[in-house]
Amino acid sequence: MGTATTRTSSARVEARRAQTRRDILDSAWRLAADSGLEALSLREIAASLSMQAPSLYSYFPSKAAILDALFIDGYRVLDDVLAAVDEILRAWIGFCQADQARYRLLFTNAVPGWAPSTDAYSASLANYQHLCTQLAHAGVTDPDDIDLCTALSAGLVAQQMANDPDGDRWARRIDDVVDMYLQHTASRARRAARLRKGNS
Amino acid sequence: MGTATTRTSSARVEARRAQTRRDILDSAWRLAADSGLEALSLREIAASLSMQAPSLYSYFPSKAAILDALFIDGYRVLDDVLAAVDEILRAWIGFCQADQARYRLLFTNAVPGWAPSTDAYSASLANYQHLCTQLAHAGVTDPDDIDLCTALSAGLVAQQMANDPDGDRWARRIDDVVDMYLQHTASRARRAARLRKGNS
DNA sequence: GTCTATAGACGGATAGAC
DNA sequence: GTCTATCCGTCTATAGAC
Repeated sequence: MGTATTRTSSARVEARRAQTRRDILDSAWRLAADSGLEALSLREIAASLSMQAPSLYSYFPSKAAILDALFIDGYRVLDDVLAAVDEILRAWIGFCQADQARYRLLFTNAVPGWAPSTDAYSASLANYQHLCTQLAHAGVTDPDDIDLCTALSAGLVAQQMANDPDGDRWARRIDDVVDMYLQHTASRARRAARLRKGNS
Repeated sequence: MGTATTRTSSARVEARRAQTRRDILDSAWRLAADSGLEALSLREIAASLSMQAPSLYSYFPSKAAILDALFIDGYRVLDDVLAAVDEILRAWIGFCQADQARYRLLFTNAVPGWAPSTDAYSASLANYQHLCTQLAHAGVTDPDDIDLCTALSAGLVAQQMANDPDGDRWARRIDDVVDMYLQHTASRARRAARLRKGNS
């Protein structure tokens, strides 16, 4: 029937439109990364796709709408990354709070005259490796940044366990801390990239 | 002598020029804080001083020169603040590393069955108050931000003492951590200010 | 030193032909 | 849908009168 044909055709057209919208956003991300967000102009976006600026208005009603779409894009990725790192920290603090004795054995030098054997210590190293893998997924690979993460985690846990063992005075700030940490590592990575670019 | 008069006069003129330059920069800071750095325009700066835009060219050769002067301004303040907070953290880690036993007594629950008396504990509270005062000088007053600071410090010290007691693997990252921390608290403060403004 | 007037570039957005 | 042509705004910066 004609109706069916029309429906199929409009679905195809719709998919094509969606793809072009995606292309516009991808180009915009690339241009913003290259030349800065301020330099992002409709003419530039259009040119990078071999289009003319007014044609973009077939896909987005305004430049603000494009920026809105980019904004939503960005938060989708951020949410994923934050969830992953948050999860580790939250799980860790929960683990510590669940059993004070266990916490003290594993993470503080609480037993006089005792230190873990090489074998025992390797268990904690495996845990450390696991953390490194998770951090790599969040884009953190610099050894200095990993040290910073362990310090941050250790600090949160220590303060929580020492001053508010059954509450959440520090634990409730995990989101905030992860946000701070990732923002910092990302800006360090950007600085490093700029230096590499400048020296080449 | 005429020479002396001329010299005095030109010194006075020079002082007047310097003051106007200062006024321009102060107005620029205020406008940038109010309306955003991107919205900073020569017309706006001039208007805020009841001048016309071209007159600014008598004091600065270009807009870039004004931004340069602001940049230098900003770093002078930043350096002062960083030095103050850095100093505390650095001194604290040095204090801990100087005497392992003292560190363990003061900052870890290292002695089984013992906890400080109320009197003894008040000594540590005084130290905490001192930290709060110093943080206030750096613009940090939010209780949550203070908790974050103690967690950061405790984490750095704990990692340093546990894993590299005689080295500086974590201590050498103090600058970086203070930078991260102050940037984070400042951006939280900005967000809060924006909310207050939006709701009023 | 300060002004008016304006050059010259670039931005977003719209009209209308095809 | 895509184009050309164009409007209108804002910006930095300069020329030249006073």
